[in-house]
Amino acid sequence: MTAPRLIDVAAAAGVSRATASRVLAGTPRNVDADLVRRVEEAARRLGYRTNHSARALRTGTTGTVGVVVPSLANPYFVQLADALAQQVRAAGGQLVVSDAANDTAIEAEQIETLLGGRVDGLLVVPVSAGASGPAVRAAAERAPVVLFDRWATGSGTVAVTLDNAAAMRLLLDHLESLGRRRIALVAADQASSSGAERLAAFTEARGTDATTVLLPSFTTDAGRTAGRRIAEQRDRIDAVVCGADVLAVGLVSTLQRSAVSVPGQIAVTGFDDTELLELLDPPITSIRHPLTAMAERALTLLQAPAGEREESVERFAPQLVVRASTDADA
Amino acid sequence: MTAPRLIDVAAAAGVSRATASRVLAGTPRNVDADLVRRVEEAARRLGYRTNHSARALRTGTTGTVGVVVPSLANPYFVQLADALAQQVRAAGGQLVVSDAANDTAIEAEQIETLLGGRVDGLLVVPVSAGASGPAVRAAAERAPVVLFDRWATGSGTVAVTLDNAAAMRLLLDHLESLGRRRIALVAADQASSSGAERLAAFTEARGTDATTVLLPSFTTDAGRTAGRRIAEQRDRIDAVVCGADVLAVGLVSTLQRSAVSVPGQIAVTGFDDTELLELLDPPITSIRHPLTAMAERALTLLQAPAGEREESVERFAPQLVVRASTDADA
DNA sequence: ACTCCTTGGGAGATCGATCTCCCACACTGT
DNA sequence: ACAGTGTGGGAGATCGATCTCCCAAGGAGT
Repeated sequence: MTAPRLIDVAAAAGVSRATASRVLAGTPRNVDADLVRRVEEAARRLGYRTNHSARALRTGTTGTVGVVVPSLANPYFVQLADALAQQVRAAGGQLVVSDAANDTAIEAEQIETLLGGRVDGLLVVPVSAGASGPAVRAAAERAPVVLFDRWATGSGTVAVTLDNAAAMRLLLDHLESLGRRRIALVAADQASSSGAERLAAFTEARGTDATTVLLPSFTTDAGRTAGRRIAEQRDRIDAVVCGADVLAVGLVSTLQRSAVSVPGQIAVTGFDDTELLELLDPPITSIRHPLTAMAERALTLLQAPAGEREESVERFAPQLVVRASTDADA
Repeated sequence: MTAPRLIDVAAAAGVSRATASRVLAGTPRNVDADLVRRVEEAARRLGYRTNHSARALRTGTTGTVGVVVPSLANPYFVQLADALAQQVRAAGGQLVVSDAANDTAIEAEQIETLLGGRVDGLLVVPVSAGASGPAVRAAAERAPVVLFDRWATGSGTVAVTLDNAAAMRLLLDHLESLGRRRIALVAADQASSSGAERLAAFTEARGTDATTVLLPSFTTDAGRTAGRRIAEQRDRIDAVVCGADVLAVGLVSTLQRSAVSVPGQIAVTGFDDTELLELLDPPITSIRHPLTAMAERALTLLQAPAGEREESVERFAPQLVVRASTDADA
């Protein structure tokens, strides 16, 4: 009943532990083809699986990468985690996903837990641009850490993010090219770097007079609240840029309930290009993140020498995905 | 730069490794209060964190529970994983979530990976009632495994699930009490135990003549396909029971696009009570799973002696959540 | 035929924390 | 004062796999 160990496999194959290890761990070393076969045969017959803790202890490496996301309730982060998982798996590793429940205290706790020798490196999508910094810095001093999708000040490490300013310009240019002039912003979570950047880019482009509705959190419920406020001002607005898809979905459904036609009276855009957008009629224009390329880059940085991870921000180019919520003919 | 080890802490505190271990691992053993303080002081000062691999190797336990879900793209499974995570964390452990991408081959691979000494026990929400069996059985022979939310034949272990038949009856009774008589079923994924049970319960209650639309997968896209078919038959149907929320959401939005009023002409119900349901107008009636109680039970079983995990199915009582998609006054 | 390589393979050390003894000391009771 | 009892604390073994030597055998070159 007790699990077979390497020494059992070695005995069954009539070789030493060292040889069995060389075969099974794939150490780059010539081993006689016949012995290789005997060891593999024995391992299979006994149902041997290498003990992960023992290997990790000896090699000092776990083959696991961790990622802490603000909340899996937001489908964007599920999508993000999925992109990372694919890249990690392609490299022969495993990804462990932790949820910070949008709380920097829980986030710090999750980081601590993962760092207890469970992961080789850690990716963090920081909850807050300010408050997440210290925990990330502490982590970065003990293990490779790379920020993903958002940055945090004082983190002491590099961040791989979207170029939010460029994304906002894409959206605004698109709306303006369709003749929309009275554009409002619905955004949330100014504490996050992405929320702040999107707001800043909007304000820079449209001036401080433009209508902005700021909400406490990235939830569809917040989106509905915004929808009510926008509906009240329907005569002074002909387009709404939302800082997140979840907001856009709540907003559109509320606007429609208030008999505001989308895009007829008000065009609406999302941000993040999640599946949610396809739910509604009309489907919603959004910004697609190059998640695969970002994931690849983040993992490369994670394995790079610490010197290449100095505090800085790398920005990836966004892509506009036009759907019927802005352009009925699209 | 190299991480401090227990022996460093012991030296700094002027005690032996054994004593330092007793203090930091909290072994139930009397240690002089003054020494306790000195050890804790030293650990804090050095920034000591116990090496997880070493502890796991020595104790044979990792404090980690794994769960393999069919797909995190379905928000129900995110919710389910979250309920488990809370219970696990409350018990001082950690939950690792793996996504099987709705593929039994990937599922088997994920199970194998997690079982390589990374987890003390494994929860599986099997992709398929038939095809997932062998991989689960193999796992259950090596470590504690409990099925969750769905069962699989030949799994060799216990399953903690919802009483799907009772849930279906709740929905049908509710619809019938509102005067709906021509009730259709929209379901997907008959390969899963929950899909099969829901279909069976529906057929048993409504007979084989009732309209049923079977779809290949639990996705909102499939829900839209169903919506088109139901819309064509709008005159012969006054209610639709969906086998999953994601289906219901796609269905409702398509019905509305086809100018079918909900619940006016057709009442619609979901299944799983995810947040998605709140997105639309009207919000959708659904079935709530007692996830907390189920999670608690599953974790208890995971820690029970193997004898208590013989192949069987435990069913938990569902709860009907009435919303406006069936009863406009609700 | 002899030395020099090359290459396969084994013995033992090692990773870091915990557990199992076992010892030393203090205290009690006679 | 001495055996008996209990309690804090240390030395060394141990978990399982890998890594570092180092040795043996066989082939090549002179």
